[in-house]
Amino acid sequence: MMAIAQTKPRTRIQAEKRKRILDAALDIFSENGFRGSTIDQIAEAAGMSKPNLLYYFKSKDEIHETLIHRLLEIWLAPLAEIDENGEPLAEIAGYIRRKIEMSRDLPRESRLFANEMLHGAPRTMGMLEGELKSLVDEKAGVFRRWMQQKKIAKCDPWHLIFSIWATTQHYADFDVQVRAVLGPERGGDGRFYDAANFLEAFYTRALKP
Amino acid sequence: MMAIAQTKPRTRIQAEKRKRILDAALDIFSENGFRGSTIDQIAEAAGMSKPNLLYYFKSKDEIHETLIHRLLEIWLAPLAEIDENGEPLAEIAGYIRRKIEMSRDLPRESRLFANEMLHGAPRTMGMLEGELKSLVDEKAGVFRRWMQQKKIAKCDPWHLIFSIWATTQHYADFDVQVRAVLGPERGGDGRFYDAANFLEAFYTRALKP
DNA sequence: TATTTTTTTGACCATTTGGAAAAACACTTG
DNA sequence: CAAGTGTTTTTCCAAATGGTCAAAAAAATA
Repeated sequence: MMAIAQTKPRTRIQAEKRKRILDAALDIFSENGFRGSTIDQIAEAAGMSKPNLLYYFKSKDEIHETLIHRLLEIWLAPLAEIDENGEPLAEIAGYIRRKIEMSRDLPRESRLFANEMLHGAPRTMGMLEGELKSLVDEKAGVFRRWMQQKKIAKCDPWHLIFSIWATTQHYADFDVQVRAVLGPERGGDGRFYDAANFLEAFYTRALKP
Repeated sequence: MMAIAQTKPRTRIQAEKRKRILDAALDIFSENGFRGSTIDQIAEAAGMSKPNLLYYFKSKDEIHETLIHRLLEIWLAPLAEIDENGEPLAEIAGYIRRKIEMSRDLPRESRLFANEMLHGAPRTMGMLEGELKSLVDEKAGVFRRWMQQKKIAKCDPWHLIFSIWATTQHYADFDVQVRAVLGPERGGDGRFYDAANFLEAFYTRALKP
């Protein structure tokens, strides 16, 4: 009788429908931005009526919030995997590869994140200054020690990380531009493969001690 | 008696007000996206009433379109300046510097552009596949010849250009994230200077023949 | 100063949109 | 089957928003 809202799903139908809604919302939000998306669009994409959707999430904001929260976990994972005891250049190449794969396989998530940052991260600020900063500081420390041990060339570790984020996410966030510039032949599915090759070679050259 | 709309400004007042409107609109659009911005917001930021604003631009779309058109010219300029007869590494370093300066001095323009790309470039497609692609192809040719002449290291010229776009624009588009991660001390005004230094050194190392 | 042209305002409107309420329906379980 | 619980639909609403229009006010011009 009462709305379900943000409580944990209790029934099979709740789990299913909430999932379908979130998936549809990811489509719509990542394509049109938060204000550019309507509940009706999301509901239609999820194959249900608006009031029905609002039975599972009590507001547009709540859908978005849920999406953003999940996103942040996905976002942090690849960086966390960098292993101080691994071979430095291989660790960095692996990180780049994982990030390019994310651009290829999760472009909607990437764009949702980009949108959030672009508009000042109103719902993400806390986490940026908290978990994200901590993790980046930690990994920057790893890079710095690698540099001191002459395992990789010396440079600013924070900006190094920024550059990896930027170059890899570019292929999801600016996908239209990339495809337009590469043209029909080179802009096909192979573009991620080409990008990964370019970036791996490029970073290897730049960071070789 | 008639609305002014897209005709060229005829009076002093028209030139002034249109300018004020475009400046305000750049603020609002770059911060909230197209659908996230209202004519009222823009009008208020421009210090006039909504109907008054609509006397100078006949619709929200027209303001946006005007802004986007100007943007594209600004956007192409720095790349066009790369000179095939210059010293390759210095030319590339100069391009990076100009792009970083744009992120520092024209962040609103950068974000407006990013927003447009993120949402599929509905109003820019033609120009991406036309002018932009042509210019990039041309400069990719320059890079390729430099590589053949062993003046810079061999790599994919298109992806090289993408990487420069990505790394430099990142400091405008993801400004919140950059500042949050760098923290209060390192995230101050010096961040663009640090970024420029990092990128210049990085690209020089990677491209040194 | 009188007249014409440009600019500004105030009132208004149609549509879209986020969301509420309650009745109708479906499913499970005693 | 009856009764409760969970789900869906129908109807509705208030606020926000893009945009219009005619009249008033200001400028420019004769």
